[in-house]
Amino acid sequence: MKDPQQQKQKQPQDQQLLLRQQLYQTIAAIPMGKVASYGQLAALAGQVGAARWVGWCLRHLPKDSSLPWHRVITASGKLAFPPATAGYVRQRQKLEQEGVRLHNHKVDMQQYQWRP
DNA sequence: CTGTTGACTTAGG
DNA sequence: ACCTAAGCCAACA
Repeated sequence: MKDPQQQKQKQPQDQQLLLRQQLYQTIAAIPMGKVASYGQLAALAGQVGAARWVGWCLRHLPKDSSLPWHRVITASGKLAFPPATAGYVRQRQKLEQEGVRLHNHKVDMQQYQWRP
């Protein structure tokens, strides 16, 4: 017996949830002292070109999440937050705590970018 | 269903 | 090096 309605109802939600989980897993895999770009993580999670989606996920991340969100920066080596904002300060502090130094609001990607 | 939004990216000027 | 425009994707009104 075929129940198309049942089968196509449960698919999409599970798929989206799985994609988020995979993204979180990828972010959690970033080693300490290294950073990754949004687009890079999107590609590793199987969503090429979905850099903005990664940003959306991080923005909607639980406050008490243990994910190393601070290791996620833009492809140009700058933090996604504008300088002089709370988020910027928090992220910069966590990065420097791990040994990632910022030079004039930028990170040396050639040195710190994570290469799996 | 169409339009907007955003912790992005790339290509030109 | 900085700014702009267009492309990109998922979520939301």
